[in-house]
Amino acid sequence: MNQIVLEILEYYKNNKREMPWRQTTDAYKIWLSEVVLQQTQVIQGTAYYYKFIENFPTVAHLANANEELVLKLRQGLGYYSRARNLHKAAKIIVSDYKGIFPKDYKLILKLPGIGEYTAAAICSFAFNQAYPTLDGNVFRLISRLYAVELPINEQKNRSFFMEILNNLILNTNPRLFNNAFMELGATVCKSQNPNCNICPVSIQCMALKEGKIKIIPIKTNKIKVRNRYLNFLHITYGNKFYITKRIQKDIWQNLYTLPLIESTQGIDIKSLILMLPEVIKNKKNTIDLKSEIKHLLTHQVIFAKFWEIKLEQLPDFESNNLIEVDINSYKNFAIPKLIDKYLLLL
DNA sequence: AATACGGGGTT
DNA sequence: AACCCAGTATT
Repeated sequence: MNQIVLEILEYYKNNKREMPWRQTTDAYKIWLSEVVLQQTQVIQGTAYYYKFIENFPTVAHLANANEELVLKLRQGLGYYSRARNLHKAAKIIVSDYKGIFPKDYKLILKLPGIGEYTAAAICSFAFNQAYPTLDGNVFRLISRLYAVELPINEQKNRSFFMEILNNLILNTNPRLFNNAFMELGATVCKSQNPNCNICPVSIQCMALKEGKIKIIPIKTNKIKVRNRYLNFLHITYGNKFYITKRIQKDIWQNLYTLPLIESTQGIDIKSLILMLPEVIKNKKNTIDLKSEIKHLLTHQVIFAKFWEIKLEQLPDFESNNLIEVDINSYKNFAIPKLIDKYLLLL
């Protein structure tokens, strides 16, 4: 076995963090943990992992659940399509595999929401198969160890890293190997301020030797961020207010929000009144700007204004797909963090 | 190949 | 403000 691998495995044995999903080889639970942890730090995902295994102890429980509940349990974590894909995959596992998680990499990879990383994670952690988990941590670790200056975000370079890993993982315990490599990347070979002084393979690290720790890994793409101006209508009638399900292909698909008017810039109350639907353009209604919240997403900066509209009489909302709720009942619906922030102010 | 998809954390 | 996180699906 490669000396680098030996050192990393040894370091892991002595320094690993305890994590709940490391206590099990149940493919279903491994899968839940991986879906929760995609693009998410362990500290942020852990509570959601517990929520999912408690509400859905088996894949059949998940398959039989209402999608609304699956989304609700993911509320606040983001990437809500992952909850929908998780639910879809559970149904497939029950219908096509009799509720028994498939063991074959290619079959696992076909399931919605499972890509190359997650399929490898399930194969190795649950079944101890030799599929390297090439996540952000491992990309960074390998590129530094071997001073690889290929952009890690370009698909065509993936095979270069996989070839290295497929050789390193030979004759090791795959479960241990993947845990050890990801752990070292997450805790020592960090993106910023890596802890090279305590790194078990700093002597072998080419990037360190060549003074390239700060420039490796290389990433080429710059993400584009756009501004959006969202006007949320907090329409009240007595102690009731109204929410609506977002069905369009956009952020927060299938979650519930206050009814919303998007504008091309931030607008004042006069402009808002002009944009209001006829049913609430009653002069007896009072309208006030209650809150402004700037909400940051990866690709969007949302400038949200929350307008309270107090209705004097109950209009006919039948055709507007509005759902009447109160300060308690809205909590049964999955709502985005931004809306939750506002409603918690009430 | 490039972009969208949430939200939180660090520097 | 820039970058990253146990990435995947869509365009």
